[in-house]
Amino acid sequence: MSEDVRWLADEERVAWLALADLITRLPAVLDAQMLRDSNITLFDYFAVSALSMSPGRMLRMSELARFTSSSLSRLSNVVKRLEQRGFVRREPDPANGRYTVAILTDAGWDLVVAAAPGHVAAVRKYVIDGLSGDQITALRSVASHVTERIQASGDC
Amino acid sequence: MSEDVRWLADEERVAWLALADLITRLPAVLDAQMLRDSNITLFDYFAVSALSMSPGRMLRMSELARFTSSSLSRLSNVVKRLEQRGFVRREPDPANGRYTVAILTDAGWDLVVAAAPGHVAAVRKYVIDGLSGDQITALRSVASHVTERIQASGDC
DNA sequence: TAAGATTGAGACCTCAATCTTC
DNA sequence: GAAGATTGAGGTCTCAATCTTA
Repeated sequence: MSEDVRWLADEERVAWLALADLITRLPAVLDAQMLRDSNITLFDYFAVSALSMSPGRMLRMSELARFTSSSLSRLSNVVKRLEQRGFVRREPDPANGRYTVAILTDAGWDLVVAAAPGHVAAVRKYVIDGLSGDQITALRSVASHVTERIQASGDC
Repeated sequence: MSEDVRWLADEERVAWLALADLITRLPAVLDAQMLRDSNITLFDYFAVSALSMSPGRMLRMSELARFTSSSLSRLSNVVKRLEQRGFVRREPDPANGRYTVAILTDAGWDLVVAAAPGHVAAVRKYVIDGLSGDQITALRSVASHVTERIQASGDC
């Protein structure tokens, strides 16, 4: 409870408030689009999309958890629901029974193919198409710096 | 289901992936810090913080919902819990009985005062202190553009 | 009737505890 | 024992329905 807090300077505070607004609203609108148009959450989409781009359209649960920056517990619940809906199936890894492999079904592939255009359009609409080339470069740089600092902190 | 989708170019895709990673992980680490150190969620903090900066340390529920970019339904649940814990109280607006005014209590004020330094330190650690002055300027610009496009879309 | 606010049901997430395989 | 994965309980969010006041 020390008094020597380094408060944010004006430019810093304005930038942070803008980012705080972004991180509360951007996920909400992208999630709403996905839910409305494809009846899956944005997180579901990230998961099946990651599977669709993997060799054999499959990943170990623990790998998929890293790709989606989620806990194994959350992912397990999500994949269970996706499996109940026929988009994914799970099998023990033949190479090592401790692992579970999540495999995208044909229906899951069709889901990704159907959902991708709307998702990309939303990303363009809310983010990309409003930015100059320089701003896109700056965005990549800033976002990477932030995620690297989160990574480095170990507070994953 | 038209085929004329404008997919993302390489630079655009990389920038978007970095931002997607940020919006999934930054809220998580900031929320974890607040929960660990002050036993409230990040959203709770945004709410009591907004009250603390308002004239009379009070706001109508509908105004507080706009400040926090939340639904009135969510806010109602959050404020109910904050009220049960003694940080906020609610009264009908004397000027117009349709409104409910959320008022920060002394305990709520103390909560904000105690929680603020840790929150600012986390924002510095994960975001601000890793960026140059130019990057902070670019961040403000990019984030503002995105939130303005969300606002303009009406898909709040 | 409409705006502001609340409530209830169902889905989801988090955390801790548990199970399984190596 | 340790890593990967799942489960159960408790808390939270969303959506729709409801209540209240103007």
